[in-house]
Amino acid sequence: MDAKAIKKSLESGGLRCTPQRYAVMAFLMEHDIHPTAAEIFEAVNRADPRCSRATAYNNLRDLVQAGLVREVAVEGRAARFDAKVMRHHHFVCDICGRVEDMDWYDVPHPSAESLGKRILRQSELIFRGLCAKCAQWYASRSAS
Amino acid sequence: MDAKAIKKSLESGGLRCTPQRYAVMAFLMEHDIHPTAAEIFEAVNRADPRCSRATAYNNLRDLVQAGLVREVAVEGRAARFDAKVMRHHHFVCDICGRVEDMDWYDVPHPSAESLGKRILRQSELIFRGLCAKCAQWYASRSAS
DNA sequence: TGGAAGTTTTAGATTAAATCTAATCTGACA
DNA sequence: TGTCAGATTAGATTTAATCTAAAACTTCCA
Ligand SMILES: [Mn+2]
Ligand SMILES: [Mn+2]
Ligand SMILES: [Zn+2]
Ligand SMILES: [Zn+2]
Repeated sequence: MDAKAIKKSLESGGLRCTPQRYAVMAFLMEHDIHPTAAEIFEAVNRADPRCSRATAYNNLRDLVQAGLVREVAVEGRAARFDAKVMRHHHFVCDICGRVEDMDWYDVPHPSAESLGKRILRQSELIFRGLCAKCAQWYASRSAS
Repeated sequence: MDAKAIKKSLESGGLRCTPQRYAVMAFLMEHDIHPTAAEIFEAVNRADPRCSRATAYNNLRDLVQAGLVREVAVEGRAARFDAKVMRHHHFVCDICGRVEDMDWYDVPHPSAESLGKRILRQSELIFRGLCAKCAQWYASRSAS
């Protein structure tokens, strides 16, 4: 992963590049697993423990505000995060809860009538069903 | 709201119609505000306090499992609930966070290639932007 | 009726996620 | 070098959700 690129993206968001902030951003850019704040906190401290819980949460909040990271809307206790690299949709597994990236494609807008006076900024598509792993497991299970 | 209909829908989900369960389901069917569990708990106890916190949560869990209620996936601390009356999409306001219902329409599926071995059950569309109220407020504010 | 077996509710304790607090540290810049 | 806004920190606090074990209902058959 290109350290310069991460540094640049932080600065483009008006954020200083601190070791803790860098570690959080780098972890998110290197993984597409949509980790929770607790997972990020643990991961960035595993190698070298210099990031407190409060800082992990503060930095995630700042990164989301700066538009560099998004909070993925899925049900469940803990929020999940995602570096905004390319536009994409999400697939959530009914069984294991895993959140996977899906190729992005344009979604038809709601009708002007249904939209009313609302101002549309973004449409997000969430697919649900069985991930490849769970689909296989489920099929083999039903066969027995 | 038709008490018979509520009772029937509970029974269709294999759930006994208890006063507490009925109150939770009725509240959800009578409101499209996507309340949190805490709001539901408070509301059903306002008139006549007979439902404990644990029961409110238990019943919401049972109703979701029975497919009569869905948990709406939005960011934020507390889960929000929605009686499954008709298919619809959701609009989430960037400013006030309100979750509003939007007319349902069919969403194009992902390509077979992108779907891979996954099994698709449902596609959910979430719009984001400004609700009518906040759009108006925002416009008048910028004008000044 | 009576009473066993299953289901539901309950108050309060517990856990988990996120935020707050107030003290301390850091580093860019004058 | 000194300043100071911004960043970090440990630990306390708040909030949402779940757990526990006892009590209260239902059901259903003797
Ligand atoms: Mn993603
Ligand atoms: Mn709805
Ligand atoms: Zn899965
Ligand atoms: Zn609004």
